[in-house]
Amino acid sequence: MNSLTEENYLKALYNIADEQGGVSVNDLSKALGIKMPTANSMIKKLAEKKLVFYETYKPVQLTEKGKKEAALIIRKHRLTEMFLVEKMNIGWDEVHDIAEQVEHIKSIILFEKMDELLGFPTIDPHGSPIPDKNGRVNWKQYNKLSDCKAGETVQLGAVINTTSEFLKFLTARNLNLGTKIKIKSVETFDNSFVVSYGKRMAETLSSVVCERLLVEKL
Amino acid sequence: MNSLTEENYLKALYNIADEQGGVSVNDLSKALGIKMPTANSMIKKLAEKKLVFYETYKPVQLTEKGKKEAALIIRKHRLTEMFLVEKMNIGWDEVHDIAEQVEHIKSIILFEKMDELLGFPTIDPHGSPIPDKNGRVNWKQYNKLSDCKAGETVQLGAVINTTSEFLKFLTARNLNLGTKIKIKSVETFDNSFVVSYGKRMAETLSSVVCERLLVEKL
DNA sequence: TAAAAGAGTTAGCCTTATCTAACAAATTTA
DNA sequence: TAAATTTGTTAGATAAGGCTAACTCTTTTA
Repeated sequence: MNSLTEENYLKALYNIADEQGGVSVNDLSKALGIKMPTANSMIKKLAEKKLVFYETYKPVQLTEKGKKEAALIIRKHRLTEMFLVEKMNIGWDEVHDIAEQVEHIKSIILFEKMDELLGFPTIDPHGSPIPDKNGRVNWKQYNKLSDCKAGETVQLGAVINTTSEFLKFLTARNLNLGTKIKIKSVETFDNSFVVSYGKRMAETLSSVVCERLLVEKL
Repeated sequence: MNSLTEENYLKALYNIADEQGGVSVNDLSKALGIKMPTANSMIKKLAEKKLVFYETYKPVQLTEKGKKEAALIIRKHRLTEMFLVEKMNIGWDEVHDIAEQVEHIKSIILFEKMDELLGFPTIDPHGSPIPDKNGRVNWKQYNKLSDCKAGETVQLGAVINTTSEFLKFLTARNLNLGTKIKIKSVETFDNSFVVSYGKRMAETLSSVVCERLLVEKL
């Protein structure tokens, strides 16, 4: 059994891995808000437990075992977020911090019931995929809005940065998952997008915002 | 802010206090499954934080502050149990271990939503009272079934021992909160009760069981 | 390509919450 | 009431997870 701390390391390693699945000690320590030596010693511990593969001075990589355990924690996190939004009417900008705590609860039945009551959802309230019971994920291939062109019509599928501030920003502008967005123009000097959706005819979204919106082309 | 460990000490002190509100170090350590010196040193820490009143060689007593904090943790525990039973269809014999973990979650909104969705309940699935937001409890005065006499008709209001085994025992015999029980006779040699309720005409309950059933005389 | 900057490591210390061993006080019992 | 038992305390050790200081390795940059 892994400790709460170990679970948080696994989750961070899973979430911030690059394409090769590697994470630098520096990035890991920043993500967890701890100092590098602390991360370094925990990595060694995880390596002994065969949860990560590690050679000094090289990026850390989760093993298959580590990946699965991380995915199952993320499964609990995302099921919880969905449950809080759908069944308890808590705002999508408020559920993250609660799920961060609930994800560590040891109980098979609790999460099975959530899954069942939600009708076996495949995405969470932010559009992120919920790993299955074996820790497998199938991630729909989205494009960043920032990579789309003027004239295209797209549908918001997921958001990347799920901080409360960003979600409140979207909510305030009526931008929800599923919203169909028409790209009216792209300002070349700052890459901001002018879009229309719903009743809004000309809303400007900065490039920072567009990089965090994942869309499907229609 | 108290640590998870401190919260468990407060809860135990609240739950096992005698009529004078005192708890021996020995009983506390047994209740928490730790050794006496460990309990002893934590008591000193709690005393420094003004959560308990403590003089060496005397029973530990929660201060008003300690009592309130304990009651608020118990409030979260009992709201959770009720939510799991009522809204998630989890059995009353399975909710304790989950609530034991959920009670430590830091979130005002989560427990407010539970309270609201449940319609502001005053008792948990085992009949124990749910303290209010200020930590105040009003405990209906029940009698133990074992203190009742033959011929009386009573209604099951709460159960004392909430271990999963005991609850399964009751469920298997169709004994639920609210069940009206008629006491047919009491065997003097072992204080077992012969009772009838529902469709059951002559069920024998041992004195151990009767001491754990809290009833209201009708 | 050598120096500077950044990333990673090692050593040693701290705090929390636990333990055992040994001793002291209080209570029970003969 | 004196001895035995139980309860409570003190001292010192340990493991987990964190830190700082100092050093080393790698990468970037002038």
